[in-house]
Amino acid sequence: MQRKSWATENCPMARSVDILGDWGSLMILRQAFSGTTRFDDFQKELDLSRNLLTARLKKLVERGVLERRLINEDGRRHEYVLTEMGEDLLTTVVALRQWGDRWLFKPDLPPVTMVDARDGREIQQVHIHAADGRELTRSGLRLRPRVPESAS
Amino acid sequence: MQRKSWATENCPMARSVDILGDWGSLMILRQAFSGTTRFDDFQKELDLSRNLLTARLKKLVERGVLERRLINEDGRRHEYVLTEMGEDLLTTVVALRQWGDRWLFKPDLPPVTMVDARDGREIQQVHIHAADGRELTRSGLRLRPRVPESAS
DNA sequence: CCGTATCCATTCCGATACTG
DNA sequence: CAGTATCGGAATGGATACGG
Repeated sequence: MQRKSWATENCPMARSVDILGDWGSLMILRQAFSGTTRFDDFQKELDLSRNLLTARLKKLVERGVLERRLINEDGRRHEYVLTEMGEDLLTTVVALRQWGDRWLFKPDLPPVTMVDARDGREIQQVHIHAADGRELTRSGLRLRPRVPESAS
Repeated sequence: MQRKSWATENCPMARSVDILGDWGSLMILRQAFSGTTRFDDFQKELDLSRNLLTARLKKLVERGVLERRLINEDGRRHEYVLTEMGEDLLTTVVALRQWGDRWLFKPDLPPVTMVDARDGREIQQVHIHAADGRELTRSGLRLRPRVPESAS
């Protein structure tokens, strides 16, 4: 166990990173979101060793992000599909993608854009919203502990 | 070089993960967003080895996410502050946090909530928006290559 | 098509000790 | 306070070969 105890401690970020922080996991998710479901397809598209892919898929299934389903009764075909929990990672994946687009490809153009399926226009940035719908930036955010130490 | 070539290839996700995917990097970012700037503060709050912290901070500075600044002229005090590029990771960090809250702490309560600084109410989920402001889910998204193979 | 098993070089990372 | 240097055990991950 290299990773420190806080890996699974009382922090949502830490727990999330513990699941997705493995090298390759997010790539698998990206592929899953673009429709890949089969082991060999993941393997070819991502060009990672079968070993690693096995481990990553297993972990993602164990943690509930992907579901492994049997396709063919007589065959041994399986497919890996996003669970509801997995689908819910869309905002994270898109946010990361967008950040990469903006800062890592500047001034290049990213190879792929994400568009609205309805009108074909590029999607806007992922935003954080207040309860009243107002858009928030960092200064508009505040952390509040669940259990105040004094009487805050 | 363990990581495959696609680490720095033509994919924004891959490039992003290459910067943030190191174990601990996102934790450092989280701390940075909550106001930590000093080496020893990071070290105590995250409880990771000075070695690792040095490496992570260096990498984040090199990649342009953090900036290292001298505080005191005669002393050797430094501070690490988020660059604009780093600040722009807020949505990603929040999205990841929220996902952890929703799926990894259920039915527990997360230890900390994020609230609107103005009215103290909890923030809403991070959303993806279309050009017309409409909220999008996975089915409403489509990937479009920059270089169409045929004539799209 | 979908993995598993074994091997082995490389890397990671905490512990510890040491500088300015 | 803010690192750097060195060490050693543990984990990583690709290559390869094998099985259902």
